[in-house]
Amino acid sequence: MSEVNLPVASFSPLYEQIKVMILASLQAAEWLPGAVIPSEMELAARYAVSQGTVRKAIDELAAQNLLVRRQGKGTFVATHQEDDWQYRFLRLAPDSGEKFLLTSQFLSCLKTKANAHIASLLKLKAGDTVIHIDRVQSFAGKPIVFEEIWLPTARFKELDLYSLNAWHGPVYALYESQYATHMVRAEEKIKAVAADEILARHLQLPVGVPLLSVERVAFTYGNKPVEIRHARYDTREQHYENKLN
Amino acid sequence: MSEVNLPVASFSPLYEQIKVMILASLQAAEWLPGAVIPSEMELAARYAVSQGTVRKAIDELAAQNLLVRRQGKGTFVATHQEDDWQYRFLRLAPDSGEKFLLTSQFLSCLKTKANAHIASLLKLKAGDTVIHIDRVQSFAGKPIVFEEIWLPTARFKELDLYSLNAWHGPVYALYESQYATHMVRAEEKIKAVAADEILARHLQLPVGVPLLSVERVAFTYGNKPVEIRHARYDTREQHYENKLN
DNA sequence: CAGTGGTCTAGACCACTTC
DNA sequence: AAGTGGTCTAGACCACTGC
Repeated sequence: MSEVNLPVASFSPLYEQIKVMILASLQAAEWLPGAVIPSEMELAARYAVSQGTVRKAIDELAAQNLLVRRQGKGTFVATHQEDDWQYRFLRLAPDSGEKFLLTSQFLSCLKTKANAHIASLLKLKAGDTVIHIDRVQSFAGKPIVFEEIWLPTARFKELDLYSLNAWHGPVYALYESQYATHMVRAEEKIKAVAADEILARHLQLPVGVPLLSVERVAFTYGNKPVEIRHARYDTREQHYENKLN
Repeated sequence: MSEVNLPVASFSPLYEQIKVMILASLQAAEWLPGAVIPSEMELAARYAVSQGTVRKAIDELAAQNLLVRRQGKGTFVATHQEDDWQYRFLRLAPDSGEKFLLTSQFLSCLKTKANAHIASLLKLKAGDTVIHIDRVQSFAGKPIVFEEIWLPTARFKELDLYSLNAWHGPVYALYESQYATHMVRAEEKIKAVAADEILARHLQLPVGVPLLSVERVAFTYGNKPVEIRHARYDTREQHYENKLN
C-alpha cells in the first residue's frame, strides 16, 4: 500500500499571513470604516517585513473592496457612507438611463422567531429571534421595490421603525454607523414571479404582473452572514444590470 | 479670466503601456486562445523593462481574465475551451444544488437585416446583415432556456444550422475555434416577463408564466461588441445567481 | 516641504513543471 | 537540471496631498 501525500497546510507566503493580520484588525474594529489605517511603512515595521510585502497584502485587500487606497493621503477602511459607494450593491437601473433617485418608506419593523430557512441562512440556532422589516422604495413617486429584510436581533438590538424612517441614506450606512457592521459582499438568487395580492397592493399594479424576485444574503468580515433580503422589483420600466468578466 | 488646467493625457506608468502592447498582440491574434505567451523574462527583454514591470502588467491582465498564469508552465491566453471555463458566463443554477448539465438544440440559423436595436448594440451600419439563431436548452429532458442570438455576418460568415448542431460544447468555444473570436466580457440586463404563446410552446409551459428575460451583449478584445443574446429562463426550478463585491 | 501611496529596478531565492 | 512563475528585499525616485 502506498499513501498519497496531500499537502495539508502547504505553502503560505508572507503577504498572505499579513492579509490575515490586517483582516483580523478590521474584524476587531481596530480601524473603523472610513478611517485611515497605518501607512505602509508603519505596517512594514510592525510586521517586520519590507514595504513591498505589505503593499502586496494591501493590494489584494483593496481588490476585494475591503480597503481603499488614496495616493498622497493613505489607505482607508472601505465604507458604504461615501458618495460613489452609496449604492454599491444596487443593480437596478432605469431603462431610460436617467439618474436613479430612490426614496425609501419603511412599513414595519418587528421582532419574530426566525423560520428554518432564515435561521439556516443566518446560521442562527433554533429559537433565535430576528428583526423583520418591510419597506417600499419609489422612483419619481412610483413604488418600484418591495423589500423584506431579516436581521439577527443579537447584533441589531435597538433597531426600530422610527430610527429607520429617520435615517436618510443607504441602510448599509446605517448598519455601519449604528451597529459597527460593515457589509463586505453579498450573494443574490434571482427568479421571475407573479405579483400576488400583497405585492400588487404595495407596488400599485395588477395581480399577476411578472416581478423580479431577488433573495440576498449579505456578509460582513469573516464571511459571516448578517442580513437576508427578499426584494421584488417591478421591471416594467427598469432592469437588473449585471457585468460578467 | 483664469483657465483650469485639466490634465489631458496625464501620467501613464510603464506597465500600462506594456499592458497596451500585450493587448495589441492578443487582438492581432499573435498568440491564440489556449497558447502560451512568451515568458516574463523574454517579454522584459522585448520591451526593455525589468521583469517586475512585465509582471505587474500580466498580473492586471490575469485579473481581468485575459491571461491565465500557471506556475512552472507559463502564462496562457484565456480560453472558453477549458473545463473550469466552459460555462464562465452562465449564471443559471438549479435550486436543488445538483450539477447542471444542459443539452442544446438549435432550431434555426438565418441571415437577416439587423433591426435598429440590434444594429446599434453591435455598432453596425444601417443595412448590415446579421445571423439570427434560435435555440432551446434542456436540463434532465425539460426545456428551460429559449435563446435568440444575433451575430454580425461579416465576422461569422459560414455559420449554419448544421455546424451549430454538430458542435458539442459551449458556443463561445465554437466562436474561438472557428472564427478566432474570444469573448472577454459581457453585460446583461434582466427583467421579469410573462410567457407569450411562442415561449410557452418552446418551453412547454402555460402562457403567462413569469420568465426571466436576459439580454446580453458580449465583447471581444478592445471592447468590441460581437454578439447579442436574448434568453428567457424558466426559473420555477432554477435561479440566476449573482455575487456582489 | 514632509508624508503618503505609486513606479521601477536588480538581484536572490523558492515552488512547481518538464525533460 | 533547466525553465517557468512566485516571493521577498532594499533602494531610488515619482506623483499627489496637505500643512
